[in-house]
Amino acid sequence: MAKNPSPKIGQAESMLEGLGRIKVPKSSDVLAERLKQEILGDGYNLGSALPTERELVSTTGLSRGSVREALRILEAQGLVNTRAGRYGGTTVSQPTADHLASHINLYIKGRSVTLLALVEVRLALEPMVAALAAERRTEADLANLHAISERIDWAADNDLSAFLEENVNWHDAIAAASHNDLLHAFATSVSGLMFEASQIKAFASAEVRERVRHAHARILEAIEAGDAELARRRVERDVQAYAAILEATLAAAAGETLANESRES
Amino acid sequence: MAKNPSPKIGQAESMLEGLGRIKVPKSSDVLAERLKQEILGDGYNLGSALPTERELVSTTGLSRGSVREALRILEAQGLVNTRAGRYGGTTVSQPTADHLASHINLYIKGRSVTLLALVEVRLALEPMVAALAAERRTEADLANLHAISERIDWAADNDLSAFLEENVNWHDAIAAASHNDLLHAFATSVSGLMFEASQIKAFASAEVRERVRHAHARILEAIEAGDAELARRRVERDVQAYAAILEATLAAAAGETLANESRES
DNA sequence: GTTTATTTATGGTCCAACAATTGACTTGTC
DNA sequence: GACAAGTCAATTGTTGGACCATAAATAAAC
Repeated sequence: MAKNPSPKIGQAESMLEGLGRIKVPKSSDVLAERLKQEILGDGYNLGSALPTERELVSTTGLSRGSVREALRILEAQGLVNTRAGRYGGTTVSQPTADHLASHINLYIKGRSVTLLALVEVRLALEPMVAALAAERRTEADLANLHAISERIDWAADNDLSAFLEENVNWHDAIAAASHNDLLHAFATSVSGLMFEASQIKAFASAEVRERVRHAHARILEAIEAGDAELARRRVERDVQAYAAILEATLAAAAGETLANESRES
Repeated sequence: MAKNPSPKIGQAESMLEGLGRIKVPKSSDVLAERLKQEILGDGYNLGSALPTERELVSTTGLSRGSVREALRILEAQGLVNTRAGRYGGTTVSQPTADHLASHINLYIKGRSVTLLALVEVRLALEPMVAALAAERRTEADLANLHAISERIDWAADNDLSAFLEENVNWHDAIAAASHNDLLHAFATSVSGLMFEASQIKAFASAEVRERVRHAHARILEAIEAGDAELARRRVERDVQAYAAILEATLAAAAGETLANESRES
C-alpha cells in the first residue's frame, strides 16, 4: 500500500518557502491540453487523423480510459470528431458556429443574464451586422432573404410558430450576409436566445406582427440598396422597438426582474 | 454478454419510408445530455452535489467508464466541478467568463478569423461597453482604472511586456465597469485575442505608446464624467485608430491576408 | 488545546476482455 | 462486366473489476 515514502509536509520548511497548495492535474486533462496545443499549432491540419486510442495508450503510457476521457474533452470543445469502425478514428475538426452558440447559451442560462443585458448586446451587434450586410451581401444572400420574407408574410396570418421560426431564420440570414463568421455566431446566438425567452407572448397581437413585417421590409430595402448607414439606423430602431415591446409585455404579464428602465442620473 | 437481440436491419423495408441514417448515440453523450437538462432545469441548484459516480453507475446501468466520460463532457462545458477525496464528488457550477472566452478563442483560432473581422466585432462591442461603463461605473471601477492607468504610465517607458499586459487589464476593467456579464465576456476575449495576435510589433514605437496613453486618458475622463455618448465616440475612434496602426504595421511587415480595404462598390 | 494518526468514502487510474461498427475486400451471381 | 451479398479486420464503444490517491472528519496522543 505505502508507495510514496511519506511526504511529511510540515517539517523542514527551510529552503521551501513560497510554494503554495500543490495541484496535481489529472492525466486526462494533461493529455487533452497537449493534444489541443498540437492541434492549434501546426501539428495537424483540418481533417487529418489523430493517432488511434491504442497508439496514444502506448505512446503516452496512460490507460485507455484516461486517453478516452481526454478525447471526450476535445470533442466537447469541438476540436475533434470520432467515428467508430475500421478506417474510423479521431480526426481534427473546427468548432462550428452552433458549437460556439451552444456554449454562449450555457453561459447565459447559467448566469441567468437579464433580458436587459441581452438587449444591450443585441443593440451593439445587430446594427453592425446590418451595416456589413449592406456592404457585402451577395445575390444569394438577397434571394435567401426575400424567400424568408415571403414565408414570414404567409405565416404571419396563418401559423404563429412558423412565424417565430422564420423570424429566427431572418436574423440568421442577415448575420450570414455580413460575411463575418464571429459576428454571425455572436448575433445569432444572442438573438436566438432572446426569441426563445420571449416565446410567443410578445407576438400575440396581429398589430405587432404587422410592425415586424414592415420593419423587416425597410431593413431589407436598405441592405439591398447597399446603404450601410441607413441599414444600421433602421436595425437600431428595430431592436429598440422590440425591446420596448418585450418590456411592456413582460411588465404586463408580471412584475418581472426587468424593472430598471430609468437608469441615467 | 449479448444484450441486444440482433436488430436485423436491412430487411422488411415496407412501411418504413422516410427514415434516413439512423444515428446511435453514445451512452456517455446520452447521460451527459440528460444530466445537463436536469442541471439547467430546476433539478439542481448551484453548488449542489450530483450523485457519486458509483451511484450513477447503479442508477443508470452504465459502466463507470461511460459515467466518467459523461462527467468529463459536462466538466468541459463548465457545468460541473469535481473534487477527489471523501466528501468530494461532482458539484454543479456555472460556466465562468474565462470558460466562455476560451471557447470563443477556440472558434476564432480554428476558423483563422481575419484581423479585419476581429476589428469589426470590436467596433461593435467596445463603444457600447464604454457607454454602459459611463452610466454604471462604481467608485471601485474608477479606482481600479486609475490604478491600471498609473501602471501603464510607468510601464510605457520601462517594460514593454508589462505595458502590453496592463493594456489587456485596462480593457478588461472597462468591460467589467459596464456591468453586463455577457458583453464583458465577449469584449475581453475579442480584444484579448487581438492584442495576442498583434503582439509586440504594433507597440514598438514610443510614439504609438504615447498615443495609446493619451486616448486612454480621454476615455477614462468621459467615463468618469458619466458621459455615455462621449465615451462611445472616443472609444470608437480609438478602436479605428488602433486598427489603422495594426494594418499599417502588418502591411509593412509582410503582404499579409488583410489586404481588402476598399470594399464598397 | 494542539498536534498527530487513523479512518473511509470518494474520485483517479489501470488492465483485460468483448461488443458494435464500418469501410474495404472478396466472392458469387447474372 | 456489373451488381449483389457475404467476409474480413481495424477501430471505437462498453463493461467489470481491481487498486491507488485524496481529503475531510474523527479519534488518539501529547
